[in-house]
Amino acid sequence: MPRTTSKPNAKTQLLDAALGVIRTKGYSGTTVDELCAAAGVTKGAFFHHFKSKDDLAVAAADHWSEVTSALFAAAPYHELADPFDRVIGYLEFRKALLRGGVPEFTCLVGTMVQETYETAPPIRDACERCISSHAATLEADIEAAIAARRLSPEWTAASLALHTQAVLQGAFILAKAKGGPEIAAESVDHLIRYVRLLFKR
Amino acid sequence: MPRTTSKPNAKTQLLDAALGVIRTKGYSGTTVDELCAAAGVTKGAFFHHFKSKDDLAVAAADHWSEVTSALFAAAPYHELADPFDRVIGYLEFRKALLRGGVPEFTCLVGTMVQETYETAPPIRDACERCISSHAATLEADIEAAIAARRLSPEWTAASLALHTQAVLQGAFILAKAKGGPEIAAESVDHLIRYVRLLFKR
DNA sequence: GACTACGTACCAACTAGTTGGTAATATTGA
DNA sequence: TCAATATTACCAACTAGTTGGTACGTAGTC
Repeated sequence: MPRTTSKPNAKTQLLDAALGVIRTKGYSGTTVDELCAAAGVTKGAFFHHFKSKDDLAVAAADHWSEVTSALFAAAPYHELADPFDRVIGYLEFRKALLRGGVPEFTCLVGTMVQETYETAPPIRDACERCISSHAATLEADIEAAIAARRLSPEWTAASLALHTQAVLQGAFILAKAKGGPEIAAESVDHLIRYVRLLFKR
Repeated sequence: MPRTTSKPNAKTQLLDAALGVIRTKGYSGTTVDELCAAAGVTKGAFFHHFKSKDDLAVAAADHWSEVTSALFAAAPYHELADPFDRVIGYLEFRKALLRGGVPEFTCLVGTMVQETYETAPPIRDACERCISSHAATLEADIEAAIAARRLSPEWTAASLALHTQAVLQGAFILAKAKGGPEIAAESVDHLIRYVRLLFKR
């Protein structure tokens, strides 16, 4: 039987705590002591499970990948028959997630990669994997939508999928600067409008 | 006579150094000692001109505003007669700036606001001002383009101007994750395509 | 009785910020 | 005009607190 995702041991407590603390204070701005306090464990436990702070960051990115992919896998838009509807459904779902405080809807790996892309390649690569693998799930539906509508676009499904991630990441930055999700939702609206225009007729 | 922007004093040396160092290592990841070393001054000079590290961050955001607004004010797209052409010219100009190493074309305030939006309101506000004032310059051309083409769009010039900033900020994150400007350029291409579609006919 | 999973106590290095001083530059006053 | 004075700009050394990381002890378990 799988030994994961059960009994709240120190490791998963730390990983779950990291998602919230790092999204709130950034990676460099988060201390190991803060993570331990938020997780309710001691520093001995931290360095028993992770050999360094950077090691936890990589594990947190992977954990984020699992948490978010489970969230999206369970979302209702997958049940739509038309692949184009699934693409729009995905974007509407992303828009619906823009609720609550800013740290609650922003992206862990987008935050981390900003600070670590030059100084910590393993963290950068973990963030890149997370973003790209998530985009790949959308790319499949875009590809299917192109085929279903018999389009021959000058753009690729891969680039459009990554573009959606760029818009979302940028929307998070605006939300952080302006203190709320409203501006982010407007950017997602523009993105939805763009995708509809691309597939029009 | 103006005493600014001449003779390389410690203050401007520090502000110029901050643009590069913070974009490379993030704000929290940048130490005061590193800034001093990059600027070629001592810590005494630092705290003579800035009362804290956060104070420098605010000044750096304002400095960034001045540097970038001068860059865009001097760009050739302003000479185009048609406001729509100026909007496209702006986006093409942004795309052309995507050259060199990642720290060279990414945005200081986008990087800083990610880390400080919850912990340092003065820095967040300085970043917000920088982004919004830059977007406002584009908003004027968008508004004029709407009027010139007699459109009655369901979107506003302000939201489209901010959306362009979201796309660019998100494109920078992808560039950081993937280690180069190519993916960012593709996102700007999608944005240009979107704007053309909005103004079509 | 070995091994995993922690907790407690601790440290060396680093961090932002201070202190007390000096050189250069303005400002003043006769 | 020029010395006296004040102010600004800057430097080197220091400090109090923080940081990531370690050493070692212990409770439970197979």
